[in-house]
Amino acid sequence: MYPRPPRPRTSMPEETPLERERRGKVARWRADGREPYPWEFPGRVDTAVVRAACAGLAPGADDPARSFRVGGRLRIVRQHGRTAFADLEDLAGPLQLILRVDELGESAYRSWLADLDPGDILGADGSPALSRRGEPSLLVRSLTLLAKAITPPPEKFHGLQDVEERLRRRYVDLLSSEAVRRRFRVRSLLLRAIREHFDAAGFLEVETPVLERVASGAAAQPFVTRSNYLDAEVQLRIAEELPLKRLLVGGLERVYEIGKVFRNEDLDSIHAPEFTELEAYWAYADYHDMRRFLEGLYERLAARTVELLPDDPEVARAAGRFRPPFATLDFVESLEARSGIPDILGKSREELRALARAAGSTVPDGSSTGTFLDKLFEHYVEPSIDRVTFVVDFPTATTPLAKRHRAKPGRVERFEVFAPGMELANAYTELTDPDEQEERFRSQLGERGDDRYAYDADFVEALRYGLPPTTGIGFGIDRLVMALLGLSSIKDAILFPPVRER
RNA sequence: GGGCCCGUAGCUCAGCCCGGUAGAGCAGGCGGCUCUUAACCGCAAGGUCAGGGGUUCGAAUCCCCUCGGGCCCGCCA
Repeated sequence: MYPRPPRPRTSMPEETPLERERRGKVARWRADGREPYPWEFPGRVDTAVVRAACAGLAPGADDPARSFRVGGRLRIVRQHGRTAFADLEDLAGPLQLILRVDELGESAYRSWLADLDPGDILGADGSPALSRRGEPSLLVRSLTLLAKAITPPPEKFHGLQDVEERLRRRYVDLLSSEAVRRRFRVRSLLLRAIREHFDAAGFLEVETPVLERVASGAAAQPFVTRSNYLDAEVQLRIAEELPLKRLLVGGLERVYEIGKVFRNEDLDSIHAPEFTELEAYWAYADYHDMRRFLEGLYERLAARTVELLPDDPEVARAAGRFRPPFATLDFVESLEARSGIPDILGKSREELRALARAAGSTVPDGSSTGTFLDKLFEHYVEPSIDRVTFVVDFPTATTPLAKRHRAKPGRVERFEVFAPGMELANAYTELTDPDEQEERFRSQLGERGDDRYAYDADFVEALRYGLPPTTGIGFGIDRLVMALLGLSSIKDAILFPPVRER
């Protein structure tokens, strides 16, 4: 039932001549009693400290009274006989090292230049100096090899261009591209800003199980595995919704979770089989409150993004979309207006199926009413969305976990946020009536062949204890990062996107 | 799942249409140069042309299949 997985690759690729050359250097190093992979390098400062210390020096001058130790990756060596320039790079940026026979001594100078290669991790001690051309530098007094690179880094100017290699070996992509390092650093800092926003509003960050007996809370194919403890099949979660709402029944009032969810479907530019989802549930509030809260978050993230990447016009354009005021579209009104179809809510499932077919949808005949409505919206309205837009008040059939609209019959209180080309967030006033919840689950199941949402009897039972009026939201962090940075592929927002065995 | 495109040295790329001994730059090796910024100059070396099959006197090049990747479409709240 569960075939043994293929073993990960354990054999190394054959050694290249370049690698043989570098191994020879390691061997020489060891033969001299020196350690090419030492244990520590205390007292290091980052390169920005040295660059700052160069301020005020005259071109060609150095300051022997001050001394610094730096460490990082060696990128390029420019040799000029008895002087050489080496570019060292750490997370703070690049720093030029000046190596001189006069400082290092003839034999040390020669042997260092013979043994160093681009890609090596190198430590250096020396004094701040400005080159004659005015480049902030470290005039080196001594060097320490911190890790010999056996495999050479990609070409110094073009870096790693092959998209496949960049994804398979993200570490090479990172080490050869400052822009890639910066992008993932920004993702991390944006995630921190999101946490700050929720924390400041009194939300509690919680964790709920990834392994569930039946994955629920959304419509998606689950990944299936096995638990020895339960002696049963388990599924990886496809949403966080139902466990989080149980926590509000338990009185936690405001909770959020940031974690991976798993949907066993194809990878494309806006879908990944495992992605980072944030879901938040807020008791004693409705979807209007949630919209205001989300707008505040967007405004904060837009500002933070531009602050982190001030010189990128593409980022400025993308992040600029997340400043209020935001557009609003009523689901039913906009669909009726764009399609010319009257009385959408009055249509039967069969009529909607025919309309969806006419609009080019190929979903199965047995799909639910909600699916056909989604397809119609996707066809008639979505392509025209050219800014961050709140689509509001969906037909009840599209959304089994949302509360019916207090004023619009046939609708639920729900909004989805769309950016051009993708859906960004989904929120609603939560359905809290246990009997209605049970009825909605059953009517979904009642539609022929539709198993979009697993019936979760335990969840209905939880609602019977009483869930306060509540609003909830879910959004994918990866897509939000894409939208804020103007990335066109979700793989550019994920450090290690899935790749097939080669 | 369907269509189109791509895979040549460690890296970045020519060569493919129109079949005739596999090229360059970077990196690495050897030599030169005490202020360069992708340093520069000289010399030598480096290849399973993704893999397999076919056509041909001869295939990186033309044809078929497979693998991997990209884009678009379909599927996927």
